[in-house]
Amino acid sequence: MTSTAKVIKHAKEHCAARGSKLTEKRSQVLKGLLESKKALSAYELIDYCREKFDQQLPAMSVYRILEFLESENLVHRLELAKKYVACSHIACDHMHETPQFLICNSCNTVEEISISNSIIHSLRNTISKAGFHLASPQLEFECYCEACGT
Amino acid sequence: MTSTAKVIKHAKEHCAARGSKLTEKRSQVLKGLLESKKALSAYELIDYCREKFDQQLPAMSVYRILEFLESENLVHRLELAKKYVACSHIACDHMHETPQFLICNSCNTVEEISISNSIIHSLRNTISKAGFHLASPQLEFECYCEACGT
DNA sequence: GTATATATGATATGTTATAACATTATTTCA
DNA sequence: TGAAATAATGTTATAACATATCATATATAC
Repeated sequence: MTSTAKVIKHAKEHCAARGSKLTEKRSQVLKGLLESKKALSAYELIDYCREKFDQQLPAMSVYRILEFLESENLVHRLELAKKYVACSHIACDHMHETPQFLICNSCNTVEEISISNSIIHSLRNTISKAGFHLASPQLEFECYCEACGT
Repeated sequence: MTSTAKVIKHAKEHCAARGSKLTEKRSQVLKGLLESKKALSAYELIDYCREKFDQQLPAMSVYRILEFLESENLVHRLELAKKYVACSHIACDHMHETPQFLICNSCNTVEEISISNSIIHSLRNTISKAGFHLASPQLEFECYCEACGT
């Protein structure tokens, strides 16, 4: 059983436990994200499903499916890159913290990291001094990865 | 002389000193950003110029003008919100640090803040441990302002 | 096995952004 | 001054990301 297949199986159980279903198309979209190992846009996922599964998904469906996968915590939406990534903890059983993302500007590789509480805390303090508060604890940083350099 | 007019005058001198020109249309776009006191999209600026100056600017021109204003450090482009704001330091003479932005998700009010070096430094460290480095020192945070609450 | 709910399809349109090429305005300097 | 060069703006087309609305198909409950 491939690693992707294992994750899909796990995700299916996860959904079942929550009373929802990982349908064929939903799992195809999820596979696209798992196998690409980088952030993909909705339209890139359409291409993926067409090429890989000979399945012509309308944009609307892909957006709905992504919304579903996000609501199940299987996928994260990257606001900054306008792309989507599989949660790197799907296969873990432990509940994971709010993720932070490093997104390579050049190749869209995404690294899901965890920033120490003390940094997050100081950041929150600074922000609240200005009269604002973070909309989401999920932070995203535009970066370059090692391979892409500057 | 209104506060906006003062800033425009200052911006004009700033451009002159650098060998560029703040033309009529460029200053209209800048005025839009100064007067709205919040982040505006290129298309919102088109509307602003149409209503305020009875000037029908094509999208392409506005994008070019924004690019120009950004190259003169008069305007910042917010990647996250896909909007633009006037630099809050146009009128200052001092060189300012790299800005960080707090953007209200609801009303698009923008606060330009400065995050302490120690926080930035720890953040950079965390990021570089993951094999990435920040594409730009300009950080943007999706927030809610006091008025908008959650 | 019909009713209900869930999932997906189809069509249209909105929003942000850029490419490529054309035209107009301004500056330069022989 | 006036032709050449440069800078600014206009025009058109199109790409990429996203959502609203209404229609249809599929699964599930009772």
